[in-house]
Order: sequence, then structure tokens, then C-alpha cells
Amino acid sequence: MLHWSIPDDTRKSWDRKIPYYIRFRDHFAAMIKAGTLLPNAKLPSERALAEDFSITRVTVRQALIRMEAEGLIFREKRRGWFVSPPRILYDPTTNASFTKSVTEQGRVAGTLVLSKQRVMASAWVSENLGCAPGAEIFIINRLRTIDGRAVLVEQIHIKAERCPGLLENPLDQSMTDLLSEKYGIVERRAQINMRPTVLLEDPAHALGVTAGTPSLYLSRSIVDQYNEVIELDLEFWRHDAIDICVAATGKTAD
Amino acid sequence: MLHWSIPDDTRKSWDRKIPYYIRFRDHFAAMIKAGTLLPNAKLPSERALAEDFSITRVTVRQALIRMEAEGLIFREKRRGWFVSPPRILYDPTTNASFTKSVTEQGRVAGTLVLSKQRVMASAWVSENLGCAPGAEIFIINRLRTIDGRAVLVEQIHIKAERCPGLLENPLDQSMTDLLSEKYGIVERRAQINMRPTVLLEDPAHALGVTAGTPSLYLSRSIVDQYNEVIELDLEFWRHDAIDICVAATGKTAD
DNA sequence: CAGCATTTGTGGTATAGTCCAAATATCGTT
DNA sequence: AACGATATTTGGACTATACCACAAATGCTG
Repeated sequence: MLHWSIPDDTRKSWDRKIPYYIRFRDHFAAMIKAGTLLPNAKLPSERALAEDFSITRVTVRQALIRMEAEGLIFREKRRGWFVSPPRILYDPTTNASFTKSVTEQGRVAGTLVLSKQRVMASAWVSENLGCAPGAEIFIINRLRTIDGRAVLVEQIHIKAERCPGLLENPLDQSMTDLLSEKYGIVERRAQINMRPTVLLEDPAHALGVTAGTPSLYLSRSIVDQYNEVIELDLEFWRHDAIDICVAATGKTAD
Repeated sequence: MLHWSIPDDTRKSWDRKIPYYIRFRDHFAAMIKAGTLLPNAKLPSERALAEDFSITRVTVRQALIRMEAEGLIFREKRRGWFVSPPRILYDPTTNASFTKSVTEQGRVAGTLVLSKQRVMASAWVSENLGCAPGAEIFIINRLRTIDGRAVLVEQIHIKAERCPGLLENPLDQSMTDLLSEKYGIVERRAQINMRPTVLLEDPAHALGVTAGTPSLYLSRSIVDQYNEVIELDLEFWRHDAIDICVAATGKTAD
């Protein structure tokens, strides 16, 4: 059994007005870094932590939320707090699939189709997909996992007219491959936008986390060989799961 | 059907189980969206807000911190809460300078050199800069502002032997231009990594914000025409200031 | 009227609880 | 051993305060 609290004697030496919740953070950050706490390990309950450190549960939560924002730990809704696994490197500019990328880094990727449907494009979608408002599109919601942990939800929008019968295909594979093999659509280029934000109600629920936890929002609009936008992909990433890397090659004329 | 867009007034008013801090958030989110609250407007004090909404200051802070994570508002250390200005689009893969990029979007960019020194490379830096541990390097700390608001701190590491007398030049301009004009160093390519995290003590102080506020960490290692890493750039961005965009052109062989 | 000291207001930290709903563990029955 | 009802634990939300440190406003003084 591990001892979580700091011995009282040591407290004197660094008793320099460091807030409790920072000490708490430092304590666990050190344990995580040292490997005393392994990835996916569950922390004790908030009440137990509060007692061990002789602080209030409110203060414990303040520290935990801070550590979550740092990417040290994560939570599963109403289940508790866990140590974050290492981030995966992900290059959104290559066409390399999520699955391939994750596998190459020695992790296990999973894909779960949450829903698929044929609907009429909303105003926002039609604008960004470059089609008439009300045009028919496919919307596919998928959940992606790494080593069993849900790390991203994505909502894929595809013009229906370009891909008849798309939803009859297995949808837990790479969309790039599917569009290429079945419909001869080649991804020529893509415009990617990213910004840190928090998880909204629905994506949070899909990820099994509390709404309001930090996340990385990534949108990708994909252009085919005819210079037409054919796919719009909206992704919410668990912010502690990803390390985005892109290569900038030479000077692009602008 | 999953809803990905931000809930506004469409939230079900008949659902009485919406937490106070979410209602508070929705109220101000609507005001900000409607333009009733303009960018950089200061919110009332936490105590005043608590009284106005008949909730505790603790709950008010919970809501404010949530809104900060969303990027709706930001705070200046011990000064209060303010409405976030629009994000600027920033493409880290182009060599376009910060100043140029900001100016093109009709905003005013500023650069402040915080410190400049010639030191010996630490183990970590030498590893990432590709030089011997203890080799001499320049470290330049700069603060970047948009419309007067500090949005990013950067720490630039440059091999000293390649750029004699670098620190004697004006350092509030584009490093790319300076290296090119004075030392004939051309940025051939760069490797960029990004991840959401929080501001640590020092960068937070430089930005004038509370340590622990969300941020985007961006590192850039720049390779010259001789395929040698000559610059290592570490950046902490205010997470609500930036909308990162990159273009993925065609398929890269891998 | 400039410059310095003091007060006041504000955000940051922290306590000590309560209530609730969901998740987990327990236990008895088939 | 499997299952379902029940009790317990846990995280999420919230109240009501308190104290401190710092920033801005205020007042005092030379």
C-alpha cells in the first residue's frame, strides 16, 4: 500500500507559501514522472485523498482539475481519476489513417461507428462543404480508441450524390481508403483547423467524460482530384491524448 | 442525433436540472455572441456577479473558469475577467512572420524582447538542437502581442557559432528575416509539435496571467539549407487567441 | 501638485459542510 | 453460479464563510 501524504517533518523545509493544491499537484506529478504511478492507474477517491493530505475535498478537486488541464490525469464520468497514458504523435496533414498511425507507435487502435444517416445539409454544413443548403449528405459519427480508451469523436460529412450507397459499406475503416477504392475519389489536399476548447454536451457523452473537460477541436475539409470539397470532418480530441506534429517544407508562395 | 454546435437559446428551458454555473455560462455566451458584450469588455467583479445571479462566488468562479477553458473569456492576473477577442488564424507551417500574419488580419502586432543571453546548452536543448551539451547558444525570450494583448511568449534557441554577434541586432523583428539577411541562413524545413496544456509559472508571469490557465504549447525546430537544425523555438500561446490552420497538400510518401 | 502612504476592493486560496444521482459493491434468492 | 434488488460509495454541484496578497483608488503630506 502506497502512502500518499507528505510526512509532516518535510513540510517545514518547503513551507514557503506554496498553495496546497500545488503541492498536491507536485506530489503526483513527481510520482507519475518517476513511474510510481503507471498510466491508467486509478487515483484514490477524492474523499480519501482529502483525508490523506489533510485538505478539503474542494481543494483536492481544484488540484485534480488543474492536473487534468495539464494532461497529467484524466477522468471518466463519475468513475474517477486516472493517470494519462503517453500521448500519441499524430500528423493531420498526412493521409495516414488514425489506425495506421496508432499501430505504428505500438498501441492498439479501435473504431466504433456510433451512428450513420442520410440527412439534408444544414446551413453551416452546406457552407463549409460547398453544396446547396438542403442537399443530401451522409453524416457518420465515429468513436476512436487507443488501447481501449476513447480519445476522439468525429463527425464525418460526405456529399451523398458522390458516394451512392456509402452507408452500406463497413464504416469502421479508413474513410480515405473507402472513398478511393469504391468511388475513385482521391484526396488531393485538405484544409485543417485546430483550436483548444472544451467538450460540449454530446461529444463529451460519446467519449464518456464530463462535459467541460479540455479538448482539442480539429476540423478538416478534404478536396478531391476535381478540386471539389467532398468531405468535412469535425473531430473532438481528448486534449491529453495527442501530440500534433506537422512538417513545414520550404517556403510556400503566398 | 448528436449536436456539435454550441447550445445557445435553444436549450430546453423546461429542463430545470441545468446546473447554475451552466446557466450562467449560457447567459454570457449568448451576450458575447450577440455582441452585447464586446471583446475586451471587463466583466463585473466576482462578488457582484454572485449577487446578481443569487449564487455563491465559488459557483461564479466555476462558471468563469469553464468559460475561460472554452475560450470565451480570459483573465489578467488579479485584475479581472474580460471577453476574448476573436482568434487570429495562424499557419505555423508557412514562414510568414507573426507580425505579417496578424497585420493581414487587420490587427496590430507587437513584439517585446524580454531577455537575450549567450549560454551553454542544457542537456535537453543540445539534444533537440543537435549540438554538443555545453555548446554555446543564444537564448532570446520574446513576448508577442495582438492589439496590445499579450498572446504568446516564445523562447528562441539558436546555435551561437552560426550567428556571431546575433544579439547586437534588433531582435524585435522576424527571426527568419534576420537569419536570412545577416547570416545567409535559409529555413528549408521545420518540424512543429503542438499540444494543449497549461501555463507554467514563468511563462504565465511573462504573459501577465495566472499560472495554470489553459494554453497551447508549440515547439518548432528549424532546419537550414545544409540540413542542420539551427533554431529551436518554444512557444506558449494563450489558448483562446489562436486558430491554427494548416494545409495538407496531396499524399506524402511514407 | 507631485510623491508617498494608506485604505479599499478584488481575485486567489482554503475550510467545512450538504444534497443528489450515478456507479459500484453487497447480499439474498433462485 | 447467475441474477436482481438493495445498500454504499463516489463524483458533481452548491452554500456560506474566511483570510491573504496584490492592484487600484484614495488620502495625506511636503
